[in-house]
Amino acid sequence: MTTALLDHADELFAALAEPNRRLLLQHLGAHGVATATTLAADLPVTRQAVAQHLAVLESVDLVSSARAGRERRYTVHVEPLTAAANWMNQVSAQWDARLAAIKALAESPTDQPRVTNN
Amino acid sequence: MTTALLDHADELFAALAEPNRRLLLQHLGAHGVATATTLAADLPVTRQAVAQHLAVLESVDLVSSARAGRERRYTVHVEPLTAAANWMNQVSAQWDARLAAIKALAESPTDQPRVTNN
DNA sequence: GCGATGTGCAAGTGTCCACTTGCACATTGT
DNA sequence: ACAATGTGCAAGTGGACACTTGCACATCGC
Repeated sequence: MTTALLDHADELFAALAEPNRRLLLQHLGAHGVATATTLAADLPVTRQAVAQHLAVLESVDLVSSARAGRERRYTVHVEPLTAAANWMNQVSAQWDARLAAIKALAESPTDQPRVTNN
Repeated sequence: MTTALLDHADELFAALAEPNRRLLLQHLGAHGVATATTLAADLPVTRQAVAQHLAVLESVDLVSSARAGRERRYTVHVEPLTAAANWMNQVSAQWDARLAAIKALAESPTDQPRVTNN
């Protein structure tokens, strides 16, 4: 249970790596619900590009969509974001524990001085 | 001050998108300090690939390096991770606020029913 | 029905990225 | 000095990605 906090971490972070996709997430978070055409008005790219970005975001469950008449409405999901945040906290915790161990050894130098290997 | 929590968000998330790079971060978090050659032993790629990955991680301040004799030792930095987590929390908060607003309007339907636009 | 608007599918293009291979340079120990 | 080990630079290759363009289909209002 150490590594598998995120099952699709690759695609999730790759999805977040795109600036336009992060913009889409922010716009969706602010508007609540929006369509591809509406969102494309606020971005310097084609509606098709926005649609493809939204498809990527949906493939990693960052958004979900539903048709309403002739338009498709998108919505944000926050669970993947919290999962990613959890992974980061895990790495940070590991590193903090290492730092604490090094500090503890430095203050009581009666033990082994080597910490770099295990 | 809404968007600029992360100055190099693109490169940061792109760096985290690579599975081998996340593995390197975890190994570094667990070992505390390690060299490219040592880390390459635990990964199915060349030492050069690991070195390039470490260079990417260092370019976004996820790790830092220092020469010690003929070897170069790498260390994790956690600040970028917390910055990224902050960005995620911001988007989540936006979305939660929208949800709360929708709920509030649904429970007191005397006001305007439209929430999607602003 | 008919035009307008919104969407979906598909192919094409330029660019970036992960990884490898090959070699030269620096440092350590005998 | 010499061999071993660790590092750094550079070029090449296959594949993925962002974005566009073009067109066909569905839905709304008249």
